[in-house]
Parts: sequence; structure tokens; C-alpha cells
Amino acid sequence: MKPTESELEILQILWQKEEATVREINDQLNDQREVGYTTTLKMMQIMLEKGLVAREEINRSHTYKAAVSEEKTKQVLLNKFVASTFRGSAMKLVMQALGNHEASKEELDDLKKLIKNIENK
Amino acid sequence: MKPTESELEILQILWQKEEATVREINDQLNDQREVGYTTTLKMMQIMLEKGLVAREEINRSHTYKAAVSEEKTKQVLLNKFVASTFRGSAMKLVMQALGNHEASKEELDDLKKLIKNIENK
DNA sequence: AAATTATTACGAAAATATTCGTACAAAGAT
DNA sequence: ATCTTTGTACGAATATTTTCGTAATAATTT
Repeated sequence: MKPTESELEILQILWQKEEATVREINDQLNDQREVGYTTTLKMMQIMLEKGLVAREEINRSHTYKAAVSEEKTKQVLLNKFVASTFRGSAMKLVMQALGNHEASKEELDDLKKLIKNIENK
Repeated sequence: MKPTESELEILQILWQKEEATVREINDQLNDQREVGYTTTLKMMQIMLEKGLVAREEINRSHTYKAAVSEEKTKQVLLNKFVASTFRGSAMKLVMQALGNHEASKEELDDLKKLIKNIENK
């Protein structure tokens, strides 16, 4: 299941906050850009239908949680992106991402560690 | 300028073939899935309007070329993808891409070379 | 208790992307 | 010369995604 752009934006918030009301999500979205409350509400209803989120009725309002895992969802998105943009070559993507990005010493060390791990398998 | 999914599909063909007629592009698209000829034609016209492709009139038909570079376009797509899916962390993307992908010895060597290059800068 | 505020539900408008039908013209085949 | 094939143009139909208006109702404030 591939979430749309807007759905992903909301999932990121839910992954970060564990759970949130529509109001909270809408407030956070509005830090970035202007979104109407009912727009966000509708998104939540759509995402519920699609099974992307789950909800619980508390008092009069609903509290939402992500119903799909961050890891798996990102993997799906990554796979689709590699397929469409880098013709399936994950390595090409890695090269380009590394090439155009300022990496700190620590990050590079982590990366070297990961490579060693892969080599020793 | 971020191309849509369909536009990207066509750009990939043009990057690969240098130039192509609508017929050729449509034939190649149909290797993957069924697309009507006028659908592809319309896409080319839309892409021309957006400046994604350029064309030349040869005989009675048109020959198209990509008008945006493969490098730059992929960079734009990559940046947007990193921003939306990995909250701006290119390194997280690299890690996940590497983690879930079978890499050959050569690829890993290339990668280590690239890391050395970055370190010596 | 009446008015205001906050919440959900839901349909529909708006925006964007994709697909296709029809008309028309040129080139090639019979 | 007529018919068939191949191509472009263009508007419109579909599909998908995003946004919002309105109604109903519960909770809160005055």
C-alpha cells in the first residue's frame, strides 16, 4: 500500500507522536502550510478506510495511531522510487545520494561499519 | 520541475534512446503495459508545453528529445523523496537502501572508493 | 437555558494526472 | 483516383487526490 504525498505527511506525524487527535495533526500540518481543519479530518477518514491508521474514541473526539509500520512503509516507497527513478538499481541511488550530500565523519563511519557488516555475511 | 510518474517513464526512454518518435516511445511503453497511441501522443504534447522535451519535425512526424538532463532531474526527484520520506536525511535513505539490497563485491568496492573520495576532500 | 465552540460525517467542488475519441491531413498502397 | 495507413491536434471523459462547505451534535461558556 503506497500512501499519497498528503497521507505520508500525516503518517510522519503519527510515527513521531505515537498518537494524536485530528486537532493536533492539523496544528502540526499548519506549521508548514495552511490546511483547513475539515481537510485534515477528511484525510484521516480516508486513511482509516484504507487501513493506514486506526482510531479510538476518547470522550467526544477520536485519537489516531498509524496502522502501518514506519519501516515497512518506507521500504515500499523506497522500492518504488528506485524502480521508477533509478531503473531498479539501488546502488545508483546510493551513489547519487552520497555524492550530493555533505556527510559528517560519524555518518561516514556508520556507513563503513554497515559495509563491513554486509561483506562479512 | 518535477515530472509525474508517466512523464518520468517517458523521460527514461528518451534518456536511453537519445531521441525517438511517438511511435517508438509508444511501442516501448507497450512492452510494459497497454497504452493507446493517442495517449502517448498527448503526453508528448503536454511534456513539450512543460518544457520537458523538445521536438523536431522530420518528414511528417515529430522526433522528440529530452529537454531536461538525467542528472539534474534525478537529483530533484531524489531531494524531494528524501525530504518527504526520510525527513531530509539522505544518510538514513542510504542506510535503508543498502540494508535491504543485495550488493555485489564490485558495487561495495565502488562505494568504498566513493567514501574515500569524500573523506579526502 | 441560550449562545458559542469544537467535533464528526459526508457529499461535492477543485485541482491534477491520465486516457481516449474524433477530426483532419499527408503518405503510401491498390 | 480511391482506399488504407500513419501521423498530429485537441477537447473531453476518467481517475485520482486534495480541499472545503454544510449539517448535525455534543461540550463548554456566559
